[in-house]
Amino acid sequence: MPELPEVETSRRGIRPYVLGQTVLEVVVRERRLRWPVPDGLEARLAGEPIRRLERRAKYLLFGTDAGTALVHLGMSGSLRIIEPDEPPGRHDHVDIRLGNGKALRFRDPRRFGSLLWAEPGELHPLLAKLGPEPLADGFDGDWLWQRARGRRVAIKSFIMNAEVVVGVGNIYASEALFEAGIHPLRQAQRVSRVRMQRLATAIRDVLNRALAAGGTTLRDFSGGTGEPGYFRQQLNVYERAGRPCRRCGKPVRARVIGQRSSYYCTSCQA
DNA sequence: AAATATACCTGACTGC
DNA sequence: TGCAGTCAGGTATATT
Repeated sequence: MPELPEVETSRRGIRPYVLGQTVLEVVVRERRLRWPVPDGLEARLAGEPIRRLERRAKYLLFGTDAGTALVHLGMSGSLRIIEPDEPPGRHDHVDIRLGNGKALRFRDPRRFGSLLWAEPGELHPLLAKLGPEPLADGFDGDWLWQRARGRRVAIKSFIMNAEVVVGVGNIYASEALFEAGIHPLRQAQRVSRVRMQRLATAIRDVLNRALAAGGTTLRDFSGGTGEPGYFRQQLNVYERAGRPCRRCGKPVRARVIGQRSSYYCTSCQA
């Protein structure tokens, strides 16, 4: 499922085909995504050169002079560069035909993704309250520690909260906590400053390593030109319930925290 | 204010 | 083999 490394991998994969290209046509076959695709988006985007392709949290931002198209992949979404005559499958909801003869195709079987629009100079409401990028300046253990004052939520739920830090989804939350040696159920306010620093470092390290591997392919993720991500082989706890901890050998434990499946080692994480 | 539940959706899997 | 039921997951929003 697309978390930050997968979204960034998609961005890097499609960037050479998309940047600077003029949008010839936008075809929306299914408007019922997480939110309805706004009426008129096709007309706004058509004819515009794509001047920027950026990522904020797990949103991809296609910047034009007429405004910005926002794409979120939800949990089953993917973007691919295709030949425009490739017949669309059942879940291929949007095609963006480009001046170079290619097309960008958005597929999303579960339709938790979205395609939205922001006017020039407008910060889309969905981006307004987002916390810092974990791989940029402004994110560190002190930030986490400050934000955790008075918070009794499980530390795992806390770092998955996009107002605290963006891009940390279910897989990397478990992995980062394992790496930092912190029990996922520990109350956020009870994680010491020093351990928050370890956690911030672990989050950055895990995301960077996943990025280097092209993301994690659990089921069907691919990075824009079709190749899967290889980080799955490096997962220490995620989806490894009952199998030996790679560090101490004790069976990895699974349980639900905040309605999300969670994995950890009871002896390496306290 | 914080914590928890709910909604959206369908492919993949489980159990009968 | 088929079918019904369950689960997964990102995240905004409603409810407690």
